Amino acid sequence: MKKAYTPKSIEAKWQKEWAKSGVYRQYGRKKKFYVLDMFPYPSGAGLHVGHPKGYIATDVLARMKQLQGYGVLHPMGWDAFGLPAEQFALKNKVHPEKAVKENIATFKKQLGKIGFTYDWEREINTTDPTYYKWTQWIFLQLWKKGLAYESNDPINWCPSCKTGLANEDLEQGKCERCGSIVEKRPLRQWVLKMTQYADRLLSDLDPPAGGEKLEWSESIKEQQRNWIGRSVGTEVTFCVADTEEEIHVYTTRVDTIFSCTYVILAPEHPLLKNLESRISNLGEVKKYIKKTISKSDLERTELNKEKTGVELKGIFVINPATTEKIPVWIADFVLGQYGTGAVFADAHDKRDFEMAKKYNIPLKVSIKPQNNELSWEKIESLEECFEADGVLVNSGQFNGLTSADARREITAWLIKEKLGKKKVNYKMRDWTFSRQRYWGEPIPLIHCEKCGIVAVPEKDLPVKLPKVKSYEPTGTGESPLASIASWVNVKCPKCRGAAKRETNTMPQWAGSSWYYLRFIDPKNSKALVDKKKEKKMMPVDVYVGGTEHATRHLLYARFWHKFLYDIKAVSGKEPFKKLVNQGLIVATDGRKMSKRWNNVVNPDDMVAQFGADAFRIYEMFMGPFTQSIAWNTDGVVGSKRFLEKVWKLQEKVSGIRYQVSGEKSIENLLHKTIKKVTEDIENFKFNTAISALMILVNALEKEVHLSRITYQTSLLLLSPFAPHISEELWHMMGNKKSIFLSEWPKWDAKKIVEEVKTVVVQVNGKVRAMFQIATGSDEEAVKTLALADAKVQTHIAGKQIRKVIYVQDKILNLVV
RNA sequence: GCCGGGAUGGUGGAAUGGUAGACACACGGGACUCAAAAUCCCGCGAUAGCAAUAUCAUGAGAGUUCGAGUCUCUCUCCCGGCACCA
Repeated sequence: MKKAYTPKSIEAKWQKEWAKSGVYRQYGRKKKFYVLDMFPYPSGAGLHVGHPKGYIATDVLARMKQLQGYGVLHPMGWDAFGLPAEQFALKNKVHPEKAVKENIATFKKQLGKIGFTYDWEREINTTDPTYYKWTQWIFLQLWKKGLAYESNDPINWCPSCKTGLANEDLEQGKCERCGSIVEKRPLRQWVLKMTQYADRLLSDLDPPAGGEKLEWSESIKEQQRNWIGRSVGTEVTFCVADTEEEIHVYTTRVDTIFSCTYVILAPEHPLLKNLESRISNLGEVKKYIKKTISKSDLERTELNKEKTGVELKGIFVINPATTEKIPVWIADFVLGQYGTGAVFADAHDKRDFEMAKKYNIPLKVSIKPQNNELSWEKIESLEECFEADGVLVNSGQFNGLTSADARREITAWLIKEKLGKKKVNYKMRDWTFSRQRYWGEPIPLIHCEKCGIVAVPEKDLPVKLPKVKSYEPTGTGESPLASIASWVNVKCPKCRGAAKRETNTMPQWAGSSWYYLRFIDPKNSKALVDKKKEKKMMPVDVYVGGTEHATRHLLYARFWHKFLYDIKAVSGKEPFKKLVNQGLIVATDGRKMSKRWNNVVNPDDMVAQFGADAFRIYEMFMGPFTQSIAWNTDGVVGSKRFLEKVWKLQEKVSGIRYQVSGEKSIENLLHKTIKKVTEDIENFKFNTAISALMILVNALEKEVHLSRITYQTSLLLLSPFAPHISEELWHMMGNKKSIFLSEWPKWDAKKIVEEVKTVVVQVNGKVRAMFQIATGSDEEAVKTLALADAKVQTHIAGKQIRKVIYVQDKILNLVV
């Protein structure tokens, strides 16, 4: 009696059985392997077929590693704080806590159908007070070390989300979440001193020889490098004529200093206040400042915008190189937050050049091109702006030096004259950490009139998020928590006097900046993580997720991890050893899957129609893992057919070790497949691993009988991809224990060697014949064979063989 | 503008400098069937040819090489990131 392949019943049965037996919890094993997915934010929309792609990949890897004898940690949890959860709740008129609970249930149900190895006993949720207790604890440690500070500087404010945002939360001047243009708004806020870690965040991407290399894609590393934006330059002092004041200017092009004819300050430069009394056109200047400061960064940095500025009449500074008195301007293209908020302007910078032309500010040149690619006449006559490195002219004692040499020499000279110093600058800013919204971790600080800012004692953590009637954002710069008097008013932990709680909450990224540690020790209420467990499991061996987190989550998590390393809470400097970024699955129409476009494919439907195993195989077979590919439901039938074939093969299994007629070739193919599949899974080349399995199965299908070992080995190779059918067939073969407690097959190098190889004969690089030859045949033997071939003869007839190239077991090329 | 990635049949894609198109989808033909589905077999880059076969063909153009999808240079287009950062 033949039993049909019925994925539905088989999958349900094994999912239940695996959960019951806890087959994945092999943490006692000596070798560990920690494979992690970027945990999802449980949105109301549920999963679409794009989400599981990464989860399936880690699952395949986790299953193979378990079979290879590792104790595998492969957990899952929920990143459930933050704006989207709150907005979903507001829109649907439910409390975020309830919405999150429901959404998690939906997600979990959907994931459950796909058959993952997740250890649900380690499930975590960033909104659980037992979890965010430790998020708050980390914040307190940062605060105690002076790495969290209160600031009143203008910050990015999203008028639609009604909250402050970090620089990382912007996308070309717009809110990453809702697309609104972000305003500048002065607001009291908490900021984390991420810039203090800038250098280490940069250098640990590529540690010097000996350091553990981060196996991340070059593109993600490059994005982080660009974001950190380290530059090495010189800070030059310009004395303000007739005063004690100094203007410090940062430049990477100190070689152009002799051509500096004016200095430009950012409109928010602090020195302006001190100089006010000396500015003769103060009204005009104030008007300009007012106009630019209210502008959003987007407007201010708009591309190709004409440069504007105002001269500070009556103010002059001394160019330290030329000792000339030069004018000072303010202009909105000079950014207050970068460098010193002041630049020296010269003819070798396009922006300065344009501005000078517009306002008739004098210019002069001091750099000459080294080769003649540009006309020196045009540069010298100020017709063209020359920005590149060259040779110095009109630069006194430094004439004749190359730009690179001059930067070194001039900086040395400025240092000697006490008019400058070497300076390293970063584009990255400190992390604006407070949000004026409800759905986040409360910042565990208390404001006391007498004692100032006081930390909530650790024993009182967590500071629980109170229930509140209205959690709508206020838009006043205060979070909705501020309106709950009973929560806000507390006693100062120090003096027991009246005090108020901090009402800002933490950003969405807080909880995800350390969650990988919690999975190691999810129930710990005494410490962030048990040190022994941490040392054993960290770092995460393989971390899989989308590229959109390159400069947000991945930067924040590295920053927190380094801090935790510094306070000796963790044992390593980097949290994620290997990072793999999956490509997006887009809809058939090429767009992102979204309710908005009505092009969402639900994995539940795919599982119902084809089974979880076929769905898993298809997602891995679609194309290269890191590449973005369009979904095509038609393609899933191929995976289903493949599994049907595997199912039918059981009828061919006999007790013979290797089937007689094809003994050698089947054994050879099997071992080649073991090698290919093992290596491909390790390298995330799942599509070619499955292709290899298909080739194997197609070959096995042609056999009359199959040995048990051949079939069982094939099932093992298939099991990471299609766990349910593999487990079912494994048991049908009479095995009592789970296939996942078995052992991953090893290939025998001797059995991969083929006795016969195909050698291609080319004449002048074109294929003319092919022979089967014994492996290792020498050139003479192959040449003799080739020359005897009729086809080859017609192509060399009447010509002389000038050269013969022979590649062992591969190719013979006759050049005539 | 800068940085990174890419372009191969009708489609998704494969290919340590060595037979381009593996594996699959779609399509066409056939077998089975009263019929259909499922399944199985055959074909499937283009052009010429009954065929054997020949020529062309990996975005465009050049180069290196006995031999290039793969290496080098120039260009076009697509995707992603950064961008008045001094």
